[in-house]
Amino acid sequence: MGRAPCCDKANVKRGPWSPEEDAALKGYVESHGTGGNWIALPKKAGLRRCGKSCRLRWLNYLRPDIKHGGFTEEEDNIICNLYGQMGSRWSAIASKLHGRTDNDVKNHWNTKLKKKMMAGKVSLKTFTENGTSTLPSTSTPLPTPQSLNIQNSPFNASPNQTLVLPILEANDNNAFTVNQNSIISFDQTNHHGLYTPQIMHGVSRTGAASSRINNNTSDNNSNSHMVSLSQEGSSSISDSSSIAVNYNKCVVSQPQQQQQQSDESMDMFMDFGFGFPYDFANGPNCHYERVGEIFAPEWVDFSYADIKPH
DNA sequence: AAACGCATCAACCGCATCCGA
DNA sequence: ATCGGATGCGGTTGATGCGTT
Repeated sequence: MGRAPCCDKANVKRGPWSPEEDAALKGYVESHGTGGNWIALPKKAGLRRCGKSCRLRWLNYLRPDIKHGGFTEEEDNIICNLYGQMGSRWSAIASKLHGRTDNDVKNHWNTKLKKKMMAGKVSLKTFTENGTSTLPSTSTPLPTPQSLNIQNSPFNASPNQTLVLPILEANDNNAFTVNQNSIISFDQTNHHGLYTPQIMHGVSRTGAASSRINNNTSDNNSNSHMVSLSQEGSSSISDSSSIAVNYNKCVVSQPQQQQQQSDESMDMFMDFGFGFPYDFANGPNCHYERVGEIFAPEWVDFSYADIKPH
């Protein structure tokens, strides 16, 4: 037995709202409020509509200060930035934009921004290049990240070497964590086929250290990488939400305790939240730069990688 | 002018979460 | 602590309009 319907579907009107219905709902809510009960509201307002439909109509169209269409570039950037940080939490994103509804933001993303992003016309920035973060700081001190030494050229891959990347990751509380085993997204701003990595979501392997850090510290700031996604040849990309990457071509040394884990697969699973999948099964080359006490990926070369839809 | 395809967006659906009894 | 109704939310659908052929 299924869930009881929220209203008698046989006796409620569906489909587009007429101006008369809009006026009735608007007039009732403006003079009486919602009464904290949308289910009972349509009857009181003289409407043959489901309460959920009334709520949606009010929230998305009739309530005051609603803006429709005509998203500004600034709004586009805010949406893209927040999407990069929190994914498809449309109501949370809409709450940061005055007069915009979750439905509007969602539609705008799905019809315009996603395509703009794919075409490389919009950037995702979770951190600015000068190190300031768009996220609030925490007072938790920054633990010393694990030092890494690059022993060989990044292109002299050794299958016995394990990639360990201390990477900043924002959590739900807008605090940061150092995740020792995560990789991020990529930027194609400067080089064809070369991507600047930036951690968005990562999957920690067994035993991965994770600590909260203070994003105001200088080391942390210097670890901040711009995230932007610019993908040429997007015709080979279709909808999905994850990426598999094999990093066994990357060359970075590791501390002893991490060596013991090195028989584990180096495949990492990344959720970019952009809704399209890349299968980098062949593995990228990557280059690291020293940033304070840690090495961070500077760019990753996917130019030869096998990119295909799932 | 008609047919077709695509883009847009309002509205719906069902699940998750909240909250009061 | 549990249950059930109300609400919130994100994914999806379908009507409509517009551009192209």
